[in-house]
Amino acid sequence: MEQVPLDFLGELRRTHHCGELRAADAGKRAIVMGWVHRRRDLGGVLFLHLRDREGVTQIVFRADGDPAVHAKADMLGPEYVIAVEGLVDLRSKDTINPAIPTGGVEIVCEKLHILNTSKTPPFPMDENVDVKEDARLKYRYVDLRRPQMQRNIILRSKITFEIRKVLIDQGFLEIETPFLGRSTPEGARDYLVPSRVFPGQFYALPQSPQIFKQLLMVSGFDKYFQIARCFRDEDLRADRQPEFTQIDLEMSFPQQEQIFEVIEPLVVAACKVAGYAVSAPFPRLTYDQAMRAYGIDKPDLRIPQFHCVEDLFAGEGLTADGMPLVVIRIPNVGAVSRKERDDLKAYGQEKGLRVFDDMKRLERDFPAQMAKVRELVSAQEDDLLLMAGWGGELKGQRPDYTMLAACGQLRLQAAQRYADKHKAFDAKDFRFLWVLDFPMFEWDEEESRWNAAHHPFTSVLDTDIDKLESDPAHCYAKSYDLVLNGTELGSGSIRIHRQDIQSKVFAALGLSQEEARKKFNHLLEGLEYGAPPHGGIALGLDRLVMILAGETSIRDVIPFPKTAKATDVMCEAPSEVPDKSLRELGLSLRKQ
RNA sequence: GGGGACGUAGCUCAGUUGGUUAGAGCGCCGGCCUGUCACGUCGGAGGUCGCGGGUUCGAGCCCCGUCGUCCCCGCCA
Repeated sequence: MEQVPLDFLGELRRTHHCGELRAADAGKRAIVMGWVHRRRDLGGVLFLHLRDREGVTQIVFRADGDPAVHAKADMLGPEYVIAVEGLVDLRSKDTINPAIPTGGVEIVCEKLHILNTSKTPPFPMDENVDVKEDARLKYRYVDLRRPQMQRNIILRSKITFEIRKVLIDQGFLEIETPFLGRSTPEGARDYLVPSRVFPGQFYALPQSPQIFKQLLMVSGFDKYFQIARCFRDEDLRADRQPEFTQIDLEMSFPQQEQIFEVIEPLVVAACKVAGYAVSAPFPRLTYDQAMRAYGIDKPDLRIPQFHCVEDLFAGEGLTADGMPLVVIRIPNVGAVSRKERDDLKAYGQEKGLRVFDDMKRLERDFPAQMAKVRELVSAQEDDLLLMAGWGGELKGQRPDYTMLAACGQLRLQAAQRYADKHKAFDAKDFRFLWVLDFPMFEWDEEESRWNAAHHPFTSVLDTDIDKLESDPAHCYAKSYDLVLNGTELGSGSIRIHRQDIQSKVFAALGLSQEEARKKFNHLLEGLEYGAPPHGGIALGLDRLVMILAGETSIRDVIPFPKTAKATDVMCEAPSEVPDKSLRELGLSLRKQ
């Protein structure tokens, strides 16, 4: 690279950004600064597109201009950082560029300041090249300059701001809670931080601010929120990062309905920022309804529900006694080959289902029932119909849910397989949904005991309190998930604020008072000092922005994300540390 | 922990049955060009085929191992 003389910024001030100038500005003097986006050197005349966050403006170096300036412009390379002083000039009619908002004007360069050079970028700035993710992440600061990431990160900022506005307007206080806390035994693996002052002891990074926000309710702050970073040391997915951001909130004296009344306008506002109109209130389904209609607790409403039709076929032995018989309809699939039906049947069988793929035979054997089935699911000519019942032994504490879940997977599998045909997965069709009244407990096969499905501080439905010990399998909780297009956006609950009910729940979990104290002492003590009824919710900000940005990975809405192995390929973290650091912490490494 | 896909020039990719000197487009460098806007045009440079081992007369291609990236299951109260 030849030596390029660099200029100081000095007192030079920007007058306009690169997306700003219009025909009405013609004749003004302007100073713009940014990156050399593209260079078109026609010999005598040279054009630049200068780019900043706001857009692109054309700079022209004319043949009759200052030869020294022209010579300097000859030295410019891609992504050089420059400042340009000149006169805003109207473009002649035949040279207007309708593709960019500033296309009616250009700046005739009088003074060129080269503020910095740049190596040739490792990949193009254009959006139309799908660069592989390793390269993007290694040079993330360059990748973030590209239009896709600029759009996404800016959208994220706007959404975050809007959320703050909505919550502050509703009387919420933004309060921070610690990153360095106590390791909790339940839930995901903690990220641990060794203590220097107490060798052998560790802080844990929060998996969520759950306990702190409940304590803030005990403290009388009434309405709390936080855009909170959370950490979980579990394996990653396209929608899961080891550190992620929650919109976390908690209210005192709420009904479940009040939480919805806070969240719905918040989500509607976020959608509006992204340019989408969504109307509230959102539909609601209980967990039980969701399972019986979709076989999943986060149904994608863009695909039709299935129907339980065991009543129509009573006594025909199509499914185990008392178990559902499900009809799945996928619209607009058209003709389905024998092999395709076999594939779906095999998929169902893997999940324990007996799939009745031969619909013609069912029509022949059960004409009256099948007519009713068609009517019930509003089957059209081109629709794919599948019927399934349980094909194996009854397993678990809630075999009906196990079977419905398998049908739910079959429904999704079929929908995904024919997604191109039915075109139901429109990324801009936002179907929000509340799912309510989750089961209180989940059976842990390995440990042979009940676990809290949400967390152990979740209230049980008032009507189920007496069943806590006698019938935990049928206890439902005052908990709720916000679901969008098959993605769980957030979940929350009305918490337990009374010691007597908390004891019953611990008992149902097989936890003695002493054990409970050991695990959650500060919360339990806090609840004894005048805890108001309270409840809240946490929404995944990354997932919300991801969907609104039309992305399929949250990495594309996080500036500096981790890879699937939880590494940062840009700064090469995690890394080894000097022995001195380990000694200070009282740590030594075990040979593998 | 398990399953799958991928790894060739700076980027995106092609590379036939294992065969001689590994290609293309974009980008980059140099020349020419006074209205381009994904400028055009002529020329040029650029390769540890992820890494290690094996089979073979011969490996980008086959085999074994390993590393990395992505997707899914488990996991994520």
